[in-house]
Amino acid sequence: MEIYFQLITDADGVRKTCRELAGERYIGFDTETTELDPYRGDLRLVQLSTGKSTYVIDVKAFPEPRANSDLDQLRDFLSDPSKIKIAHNAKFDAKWVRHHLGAELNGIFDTFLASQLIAAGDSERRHSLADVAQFFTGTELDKSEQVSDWGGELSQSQIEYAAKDAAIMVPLREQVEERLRNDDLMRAAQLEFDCVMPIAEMELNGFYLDESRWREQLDRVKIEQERAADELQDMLSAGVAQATLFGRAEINLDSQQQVTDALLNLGVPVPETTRAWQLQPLAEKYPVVAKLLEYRAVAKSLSSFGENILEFIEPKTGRIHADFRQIGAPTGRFSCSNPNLQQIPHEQQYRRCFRAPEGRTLVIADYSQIELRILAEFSDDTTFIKAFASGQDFHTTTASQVFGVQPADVTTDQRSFAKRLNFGVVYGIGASRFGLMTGLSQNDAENTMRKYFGTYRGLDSYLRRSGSDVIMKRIARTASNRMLRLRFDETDRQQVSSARRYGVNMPIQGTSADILKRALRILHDSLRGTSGRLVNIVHDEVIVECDAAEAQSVSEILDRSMCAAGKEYLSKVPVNVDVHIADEWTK
DNA sequence: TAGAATCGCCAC
DNA sequence: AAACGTGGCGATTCTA
Repeated sequence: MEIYFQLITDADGVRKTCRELAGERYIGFDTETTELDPYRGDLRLVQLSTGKSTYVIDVKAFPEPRANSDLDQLRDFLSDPSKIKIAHNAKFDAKWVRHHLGAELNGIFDTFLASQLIAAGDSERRHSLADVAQFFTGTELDKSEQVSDWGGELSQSQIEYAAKDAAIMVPLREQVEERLRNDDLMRAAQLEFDCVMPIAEMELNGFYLDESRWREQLDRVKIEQERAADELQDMLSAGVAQATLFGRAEINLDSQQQVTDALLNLGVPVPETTRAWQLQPLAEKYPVVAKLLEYRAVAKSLSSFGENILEFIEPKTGRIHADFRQIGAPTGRFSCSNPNLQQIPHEQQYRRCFRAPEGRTLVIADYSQIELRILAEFSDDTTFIKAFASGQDFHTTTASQVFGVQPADVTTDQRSFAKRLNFGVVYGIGASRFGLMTGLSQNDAENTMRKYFGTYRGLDSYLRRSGSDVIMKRIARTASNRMLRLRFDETDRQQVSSARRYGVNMPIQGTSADILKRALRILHDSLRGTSGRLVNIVHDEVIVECDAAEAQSVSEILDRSMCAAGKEYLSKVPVNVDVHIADEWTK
């Protein structure tokens, strides 16, 4: 493909570029940077393309780009939502442009996110620009310059490569959008595109972690770990000590194999796996098993939540800038890595290390029972909906309805059964699993579940209908119409039932993700002009950091934004958000 | 021996 | 495949 491009190095060039682009609605957009992390390197090139003409702006030619007025028109162009910037993984470019040019990126069409939506959970499909271009337009892309040095003198081939990447976005968008329309995915796509900037901002903001608090916590766990390891070592080697005649035989406590052997030597009837849930029942009878579980817990804390996380603190900001994948799961949920801020242990001693720096505070908001409310909405079950409308404790209300007693007379056990069923039903729990986790016999478990579904007849029929629907159509969709294609062999009963549970769960989990994503966009717009900064999200929880003096108004903004998003998707059930202000990340 | 696969466990 | 869904991650174990 021959393309026309020019290198822009002065104010005149920027003006000319913006004038040329003024009449266009869709513009291919890409950046080249010297590093992958915007805090580590420089933004070198900004490429904009009509498809026919491509403008390669050499940012290095503009001293102090953030403050350089020669780039004002470029900033205006980038933040203009009516000019659609087509980019592949726009979050990346948005971060660089935000940090190095001071421009918000609005009006995004992201071929990376679109490709994932269209793939609908097909894990075989890849989503690099080269793969996506190949898949949708059949063009081969040479990405060999991608990793070249963008810091020094640029070669003609580098500039041409940069131009090409922006130019191909224009025809690519046409193909991708056609597929989005065919699959009825435009609403989901818009939802995703609108969420890119909030997430880019969040990653730039980072989450403050108090290093000394974390180290103190670490030291405490280290001592516990050593003690537990020592005691466990003693107990395990008791069975083999006489055989070796050399006191204690050292066992690798982290090796399932060695631990299993040692347990067998001690006469412990080891189950098929040594996972906690299997070992738990044995803990009471065998102290060594209890000790093993204790050791595992602290060892896990030390390895997963130890020193390593401190290495993620960016020296320039003193904060953790994790990577959020917007479509981390095929359901639409986010995933997070480097580090995963969505799996920090719930215990106070860990959470309290994530706090607001001096003068700032955290506003923490989470949707109350959002997945169950979605299920209530989908099922249209009047009794289930009524349980929410009452405004009382949901599990207690459920228990009172299922067991036919007054809410005040609900026993602890009854509430616990109701709670576990409420959660389990979202995942498609069966009687055997329910019995296992409640300690109920198979028979009692079945009876309790019968009672539950007898009370919520609408819920029962929705789940059955939804299940047979996904098996028949092999497709599941969320409220935004996000799509998942189910792949299973219909002659394999286990595959079918697995696909059924997956397909029934996906619209619930995925609609929850839809609502969160919508909330993030509304929040992003509502927080403009305030000191509020998004710092973390955990599926149904949103954490904003703001000036302490502004906490009250920011908490109201957060509440309003999240409720508004919920109401866009749920009409029969009230949406409730719990908001609180705290200096630390605590419940 | 490096990378893949597996186990086990943290979050929602 | 714990007959309960989604992820990431660390340590061990397997494999080319």
